[in-house]
Amino acid sequence: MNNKTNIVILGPTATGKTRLAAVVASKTDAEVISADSRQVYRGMDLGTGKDLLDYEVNGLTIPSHLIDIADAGSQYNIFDFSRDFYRVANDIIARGKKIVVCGGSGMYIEAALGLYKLKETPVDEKFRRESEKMTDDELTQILKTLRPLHNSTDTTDRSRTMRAIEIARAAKNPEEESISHETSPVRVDNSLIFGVEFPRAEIKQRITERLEKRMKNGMLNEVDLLLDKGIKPEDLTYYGLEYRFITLHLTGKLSYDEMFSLLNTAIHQFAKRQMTWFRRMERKDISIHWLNGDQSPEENAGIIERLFNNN
RNA sequence: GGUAUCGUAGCUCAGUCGGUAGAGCAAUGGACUGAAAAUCCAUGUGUCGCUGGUUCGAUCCCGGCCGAUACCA
Repeated sequence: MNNKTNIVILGPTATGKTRLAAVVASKTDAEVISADSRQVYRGMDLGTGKDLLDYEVNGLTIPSHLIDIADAGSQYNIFDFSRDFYRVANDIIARGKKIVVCGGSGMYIEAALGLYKLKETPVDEKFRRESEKMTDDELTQILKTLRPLHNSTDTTDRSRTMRAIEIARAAKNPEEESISHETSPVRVDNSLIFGVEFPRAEIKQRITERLEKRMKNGMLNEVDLLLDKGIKPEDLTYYGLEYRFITLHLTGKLSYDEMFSLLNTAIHQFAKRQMTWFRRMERKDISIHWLNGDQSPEENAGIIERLFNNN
């Protein structure tokens, strides 16, 4: 009885996850931890879909975590997220509250569930010095001996290749402690996992409508502000679809209409990749209770609350 | 109204000196452990505008019709 003490809400973009999570949290005496790789950045609000008003339920603001915790321009990653997530989750538990994890970054959700072993890996100065005279090819060969290459981002950027080597070497060293599922307060076995579902065509329509709304609400302006702050256009393209395409428009590489339609398509494709990830989780025997997105957040929150209290 | 060009995949277009067709994009499925809204892999798709004719055989050649565009009136 009551062996599930945490709730996870996932789903593709534009399905109303945030509002649902907030309503669920208000009914279960919980706080929300965001598992969103983009909403961690300050100053990136419209483009990452930070709907802060969604956290207000019945006049109260539901506490939310891991939003606005990094500077735009800095680089946050899966290790940072694991570390921060465990800290915040343990803190919430210590205060006697429940946890609602909410997000669309499949990899971050799996990290939150403690499915990865990620180890604190300092920069290896000695290796950095030695590698100065190595060619890119030699570095790639070293990485290959340590682990299979995931994709071209491993090797197209020399500094990333070096970092990947350091991490792969550290991972092979069993002595050092790692952040792993042993230390994760939120796990598959103690969580109820829900997904918000819409037919694909409906998700696309929602994405397009939301994009129109965001453009009207000043998203060009938001990107302009970031550029004004001195973030380089080529860096800004790494911070998500909106930033990538709008920067291309603001720097004159795309007309407004081209930008809109390319961006719209890119978000559609992103939603598809998110669904692929969630199906993969299910294939790995992680059970996801799918909720009909057409139902109101209150209705779906009721379903979640009932399952949560009766498990 | 006349002349010219065009009409091929969801879109933009290529092509077949006559033997029923192919690229890019889109779409769909998949992979994924330190940039993950990243990155990468795989897979279709068609009354070749309609209708007659020539031909063993027409998407391709010829006629007519319809539609689009440009120019001329």
